[in-house]
Amino acid sequence: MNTKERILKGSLALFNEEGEARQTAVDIANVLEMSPGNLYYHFKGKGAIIAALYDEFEAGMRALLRGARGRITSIEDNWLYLYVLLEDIHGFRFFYRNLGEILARYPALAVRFRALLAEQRQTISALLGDLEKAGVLHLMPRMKPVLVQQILMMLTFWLSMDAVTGAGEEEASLIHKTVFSIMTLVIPHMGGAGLEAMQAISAYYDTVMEK
Amino acid sequence: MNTKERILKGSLALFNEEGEARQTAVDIANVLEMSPGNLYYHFKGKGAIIAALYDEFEAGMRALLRGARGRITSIEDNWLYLYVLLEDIHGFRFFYRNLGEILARYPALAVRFRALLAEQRQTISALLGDLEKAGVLHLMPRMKPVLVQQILMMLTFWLSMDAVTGAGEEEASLIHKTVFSIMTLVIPHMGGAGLEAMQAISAYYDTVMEK
DNA sequence: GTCTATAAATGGATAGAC
DNA sequence: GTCTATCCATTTATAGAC
Repeated sequence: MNTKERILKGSLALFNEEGEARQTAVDIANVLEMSPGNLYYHFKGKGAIIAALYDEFEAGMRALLRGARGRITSIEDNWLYLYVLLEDIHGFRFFYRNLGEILARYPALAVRFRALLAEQRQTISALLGDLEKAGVLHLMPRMKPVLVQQILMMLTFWLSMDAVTGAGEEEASLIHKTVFSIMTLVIPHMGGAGLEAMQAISAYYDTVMEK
Repeated sequence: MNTKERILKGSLALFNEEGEARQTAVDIANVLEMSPGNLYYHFKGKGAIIAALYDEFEAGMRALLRGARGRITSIEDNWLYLYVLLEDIHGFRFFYRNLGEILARYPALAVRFRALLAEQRQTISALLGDLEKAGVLHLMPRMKPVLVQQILMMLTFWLSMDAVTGAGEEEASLIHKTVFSIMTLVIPHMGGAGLEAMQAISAYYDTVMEK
C-alpha cells in the first residue's frame, strides 16, 4: 500500500472515530507515524484529504444508486437494498455527522453533494413507483414527494441523530433500527401487504435485536 | 438595553445569519461596534455566549412543552402547536444547523440537550396518546415508538436538511412545508379522519404556498 | 465599562537537508 | 519520499490606560 492510500485509509478511520472537526493535519500525521511535512507532500492539507475521501464515497454511492434501477421489485428487495445503502453511508459517517459544517467549509463539495442528493431522490422515487406499479403501494395524490423527502431525510440524518442522542450504538444494531424506521415510513401506505411486511420485519427485527 | 443583552442579541443574529462555526469573538465585537476587550469583559468568550443563548432556548422550549400537556386534543390543535414549536426552533437555527459540532465542543450542553430531547420525546408520545384516546389515531402494536422517533428526528433536523440542500428557503414557507411533512407522518395511521385532515391541510397548504 | 495594545496558543504551510 | 525546523496566519485571551 503506498503512502497516499495509507493517508486516506488512516484519515478515514481517524475522522470516523474521533470526529473530523477536531483533527488537524498534524494529528493525522501523528496517527500515521509520519511527519507533517510528508503529509503535506502528498496532500495539500486536510481539505484535499477530505475531497479525496468524498470522491471515493460519491463513486460508491452512485454505483449503488445506478445498480438499483429496475432490479428491486419486492418489499424484501427494498428492505435488503436499504441495508446496503446504510452500510455504505456508515463507512463515511464522519462526513454525515458533520454535514453542514463540512459543506460550508468546502463549497465545491456542497455542489456535488446536492447533485448526489438529487440522484438519491430520483432513485427513491423510482423505487416507490415500482412498488406502486406492482400494486403493493397506494399513495394518495400529494403524498409521494413528501414521502420521498421523509425517506431522504432519514437517510441523510440517521447518523447525526445517533450522534446527538449520544447513544453511540453499535453499527449493526443502529442500521437495523434505521432500516426498520425507514420501512415504517412506507408500510402505512401499503394496506394489507403492509401489515404482512410489518409482521415479517418485526419478527426478523426481534431475532436480530436479541442477539 | 444593557451591554450583556446587546451581545446576546447581536450574537444570535450573527450566528443565525452567518453560521456559528465561522464567527470569532472578534467578529462578534465588530458587528456590535465594540472592542474585543469589552466583549471579554462581559463573557469569557464565544463558549460563554453560546451557553447563555442555549439557556434562553431551553427555557422557552421547556415552557412550550409543558404548556402542551392535556390542552391539545384535536388534529387542528396539533397542527397549530407544531407551528409554534417550529418557530421557536427557527429562532435558534444556528444551533440546530450545527448540532453535532456544537454539542461535541461543549459537552455540558450535550448533556442538557439530551435531556431536552427526552422531554420532547415524552411530549410527542403523550400527544399521540391523546389522539389515540380520542379515537382518531390507530397505531399498530410496535408503531408508536418508531413514529415518535420519526417525528423527533424531523423536528431536530429539518433546518439541517434545508441548509444542506441549499434551498435557503424563506422562513414561513419552510415552516409550512415542515409542518405538512410532519403531519404526513401521522396521517396514514388515522384512517378516515386522516383522509379528511389530509385534504384540509392540503387545501390550506395550497393557499399559503400560492401567496 | 470600555478601549488599545499585545501576549499566548493553535493550526496551516513551506524550505531545505537527507 | 521523508524528516526537521521554522514561519505565517488566525484566534483567544489578558493587562493596563482612560
